[in-house]
Amino acid sequence: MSTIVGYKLRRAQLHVFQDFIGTFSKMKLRPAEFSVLAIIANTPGLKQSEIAEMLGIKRANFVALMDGLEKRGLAERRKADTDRRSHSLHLTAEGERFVRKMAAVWAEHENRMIERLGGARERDRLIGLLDRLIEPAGQ
Amino acid sequence: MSTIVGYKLRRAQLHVFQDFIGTFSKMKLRPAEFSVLAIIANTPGLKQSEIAEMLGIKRANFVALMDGLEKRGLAERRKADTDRRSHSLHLTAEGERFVRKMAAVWAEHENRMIERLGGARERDRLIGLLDRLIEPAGQ
DNA sequence: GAAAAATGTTTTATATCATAACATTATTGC
DNA sequence: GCAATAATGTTATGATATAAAACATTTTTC
Repeated sequence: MSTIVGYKLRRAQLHVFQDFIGTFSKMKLRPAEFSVLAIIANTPGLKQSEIAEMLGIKRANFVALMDGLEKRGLAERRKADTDRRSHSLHLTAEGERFVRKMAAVWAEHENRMIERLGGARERDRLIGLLDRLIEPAGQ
Repeated sequence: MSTIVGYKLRRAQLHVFQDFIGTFSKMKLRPAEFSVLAIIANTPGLKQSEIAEMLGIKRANFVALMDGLEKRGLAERRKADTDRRSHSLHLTAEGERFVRKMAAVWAEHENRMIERLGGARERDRLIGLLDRLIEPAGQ
């Protein structure tokens, strides 16, 4: 029905997000917060606007999200001394522990998705096809 | 990055929807409205709540959407005499013409997506994989 | 016929997303 | 060096999407 590719994409995405949200409800973590923590853990020191742009979040809307992570003691803003306008983002010690737990819980979710797809090969094929749709704006 | 399957799905879906929205901006038609018109055209006479449920729209939110289509003279509510609580939905004559135009414009969009994917075979493979993710709630 | 359920509707709350304006700091052009 | 411009984070605001609760009307159930 409907836009076929577009419609199926939307339905599948909603299903997967629903599973994701359910999986992380116990950790009180939403998808956007998950992504931000994952990026900070992977490449600490990035500026707010850099991370916001990576994720397609407007920097205005990033402020409240980061406020939340800071208030929970998971991440922190540090004044970058090379550019005192910007804040470089880092995990706290508690944030590091949280991210390790997060990765374990995430694997749970991802394995469920792979199982639904029928295996890792199918997952890879799906990722490949999705990349072709995204491609115009880079990987 | 991020949830891999979930994150890529979301990005791809946003890209495709962006193209869809751009394609239909000239017709002042949003994805949800498109889907509703497509369903009414395909199976006229369904009740509001039936169509709403098909599309995963809460029937409360369906009201304003249908109001808009009615105000534009594209679709109409008819009192079903078998059940006078419900409204069965139909296209107007203008709605029929509009849907024909809509289908042509949609093909434009869909062909662009198929081209990005690398052909109809890849499109079919993608649909097949997405169906596996949706499966739990039926096709 | 009374109790319960279905249907459409209104109202309200919440979350998401985009835009504009602003203060502070860096950069650029002269 | 200084003025104009741009970048960064922030606040405020509006638009849109989504969900939930309450209600009137009608149908179904027992």
